[in-house]
Amino acid sequence: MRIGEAASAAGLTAKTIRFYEGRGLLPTAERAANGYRDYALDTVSRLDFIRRSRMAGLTLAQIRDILTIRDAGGTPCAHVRDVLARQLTDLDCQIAELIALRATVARYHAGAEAADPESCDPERICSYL
Amino acid sequence: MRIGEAASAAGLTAKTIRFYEGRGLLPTAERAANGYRDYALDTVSRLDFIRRSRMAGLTLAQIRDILTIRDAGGTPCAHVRDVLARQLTDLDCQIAELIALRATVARYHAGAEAADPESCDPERICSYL
DNA sequence: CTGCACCTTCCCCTAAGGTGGAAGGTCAAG
DNA sequence: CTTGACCTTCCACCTTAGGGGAAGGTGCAG
Repeated sequence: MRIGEAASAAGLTAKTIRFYEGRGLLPTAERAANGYRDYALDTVSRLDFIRRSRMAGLTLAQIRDILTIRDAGGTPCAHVRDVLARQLTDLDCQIAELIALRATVARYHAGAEAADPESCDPERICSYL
Repeated sequence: MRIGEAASAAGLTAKTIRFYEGRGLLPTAERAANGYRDYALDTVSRLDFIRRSRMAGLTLAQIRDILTIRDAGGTPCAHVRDVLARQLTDLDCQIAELIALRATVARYHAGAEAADPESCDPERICSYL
């Protein structure tokens, strides 16, 4: 199948597939006589795997590492477990940071709601920040 | 004061101050006879304001807008209130997305923890994703 | 023959907030 | 006179995941 078919089968664009190839997520594609990339059917499931992994928030580099293990004949299970565990702690960290930031902003906002615009100190740029 | 002094007084680098000037967060600096930027004392409090606003998650463009209102002689209070309100809803949105993502990853991870590496399906790249 | 849809490579662009380095000017101390 | 610490401008680069579009090749239908 040609790149456009593979792309629409996987819900991506041809551009994205070439980009993934450049990033090492897809092996160098076979070429037809005219130079067009020629993909086997299982490329679509590989692209699906990439799409699912992206939705889990994995970076292309993390996905590439998993695929590399698979391509080398290994079972990436243990590695995937580690990646997912790290992803969980990363997410917890990001969520905690955002919640702390939200609290700060909420405090500023409450101050801004309560204050009288007339009492604005001309010496400060804005008393609420 | 020269740019290096202003930078260390505000806890920034000289590079960053020039960058802020380029982005319109600082007025075009006065120049000494030798061409060096020459800052008044209140520049430090302006830089402090920028730093505080950055810590509240405001973008440089948002901060620039607030400063522009102030520089035009206005009181940015009302605008700041709007910006903070929008920032709050943005943060809530981001937090909700991250929590949903975390749930997805947690599900995958639980599956990966429970599974037997030997039962790995060689046809799939990884059954956990 | 001409269109049209598809493919190829190549390079530039995006958002955000800076950082790094090159080439050169300025000034005080030793 | 030289060294070193400043300063100047300008240009390039970093992160991530692609998108836009040029210039040109391929293949089928009308």
